[in-house]
Amino acid sequence: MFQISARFVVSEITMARNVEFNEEEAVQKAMEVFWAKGYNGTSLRDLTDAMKINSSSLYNTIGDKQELFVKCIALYTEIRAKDLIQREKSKASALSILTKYIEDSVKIVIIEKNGCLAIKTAFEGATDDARIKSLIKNDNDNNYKFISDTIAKAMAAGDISDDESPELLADFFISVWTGWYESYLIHRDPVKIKKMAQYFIKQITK
Amino acid sequence: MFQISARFVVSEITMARNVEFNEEEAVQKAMEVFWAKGYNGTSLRDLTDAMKINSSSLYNTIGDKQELFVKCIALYTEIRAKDLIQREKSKASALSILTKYIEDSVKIVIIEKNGCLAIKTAFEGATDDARIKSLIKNDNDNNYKFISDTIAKAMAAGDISDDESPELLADFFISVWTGWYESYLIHRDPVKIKKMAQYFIKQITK
DNA sequence: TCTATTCTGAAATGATTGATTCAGAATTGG
DNA sequence: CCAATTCTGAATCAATCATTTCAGAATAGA
Repeated sequence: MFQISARFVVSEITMARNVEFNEEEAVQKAMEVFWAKGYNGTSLRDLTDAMKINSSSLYNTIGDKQELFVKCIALYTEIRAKDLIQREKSKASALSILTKYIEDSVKIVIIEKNGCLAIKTAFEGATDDARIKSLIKNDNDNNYKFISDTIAKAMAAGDISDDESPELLADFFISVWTGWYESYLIHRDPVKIKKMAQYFIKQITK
Repeated sequence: MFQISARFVVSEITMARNVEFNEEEAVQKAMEVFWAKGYNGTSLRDLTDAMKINSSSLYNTIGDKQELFVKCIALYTEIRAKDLIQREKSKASALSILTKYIEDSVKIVIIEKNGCLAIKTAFEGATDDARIKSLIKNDNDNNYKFISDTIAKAMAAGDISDDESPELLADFFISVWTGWYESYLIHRDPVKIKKMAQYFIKQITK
C-alpha cells in the first residue's frame, strides 16, 4: 500500500477519472483574491468562485484554505524570484541594472492597486504557518541578495561610491520600497514616489 | 422629543441607570486586540472578552464592530498626535528633536511586537470606511508636518544641509520607517534597524 | 463492455460570525 | 418607597464560516 493521503492513492490495478481543472490556473486565481482581500478577509466561497471549482475538488486536490494560501504565496514569490534571475542575466552595467530595478519598483508601486502581497501578508500576520514565514523571508532575502550584489558590482566598477556597505544600502532600499506602498495607499501620489526614488539613486551614486 | 438614537434619549422627567463600564478603558482594550489580530482577524467575542462587557452593552453605547474600530483608530492616532505636540514643545535644538524622534522610532519598532496599528490598518484595507481612511491620512500628515517642520528649522539653524527639501526628506523618512516595521517582522534583527537609522541621520546632517 | 477507481457537484455538517432580544437589575427624581 | 427610565446579561438570532459527505459521473485498464 502506498496510501499517504487520499490524493496519493496509486492503484496497482486501474486508473480512473482525471482532474478536470488546471491547478496552476486555479491557484493563480486564488492568489488574486488573497491579494485583494487578505487571508482573513477571504472566504472559501470567494476562492471557489474565482477558481471555478467545487470545494470538494479543492479539498481533494490542494487541501484546506491554509494549504491553498501557502501555494499562492509560493507562486507569488516564485514569480518574483524568476524576475530577479532575468535581471541578473542582463549584459548591462550593474549601475543600470540597479537603476532599472528601482525605476521598475516605482512603476509597480503605482500600478498595483493592492500593494505587494508579500508585504501585506507580513503585516497581516494572519497565520503563524512556518512555511509562509519561510517563503516571505526567502523572498526578502532574494531581493536583499540581488540588490546588495548589484550594488557591490557597481562599486567595483567605480560607478557608485563605496562609503557605505552594499548590505546596508540593500536593507535601506528594501525598507524605503515598503514605505512607498504605504505612501501610495494613503496618498495616491505618484510624484511623491518618483521623487523619493530619484533621491535614493542620487544618494548612492554621488 | 430629543431622541436621535436609543442612547441619546433624554427624559425630561427622570434619569435612570448609568453605564457601568469605563468606555475609554474598554476602547483601549479593544484597540489592543485589533492591533494584535487585525480587523478581519478579530471577532466580536474577542472584543467583548477583552473589554469585559456584554455585546448588548457594546451595541447600546459604542455601536457595531466597525464603529468600535473607528474609535480605536481615533484613540491610537490621538495618542500619537499628543506625542508629537510634546516633542514640538521641547526647548532643545531642532536637530536634537529630530534625532531623538528617529532614535525613539527605532525603539518603538523594536519593542512593539505587533508593528504599527496605522500601518497594519492601511495595508489590511479591511474596510473602506471614509472615517478610517481620513484618520490614517491625518496621522500620516501629522508626522509629515512634524518632521518637515523640524528639518526646516534645523536647516535654518545651519545644523543640516539644505541640499534637499524638508518635504522630500520627511516623505523619505516616513517611508523608511514603515519599512523598518516589515524588516523587523521578518528578521527580528535590531541591529539592521539601528544601522539604517544611523545612515539616515548621517545622510541628512552631512 | 465491464469493473475498479477517482473526481465532481449538491447538499449538509457543526462551529462561529456579527448582531438582537428581552426580562430583570439598577438608578434616578419625585 | 414609588415610578420612570436605562443598562446589563443570558439566550438567541439568521447568516456565514471552513469543511465533509456521498451519490453519481467520468475514465482508466482488463
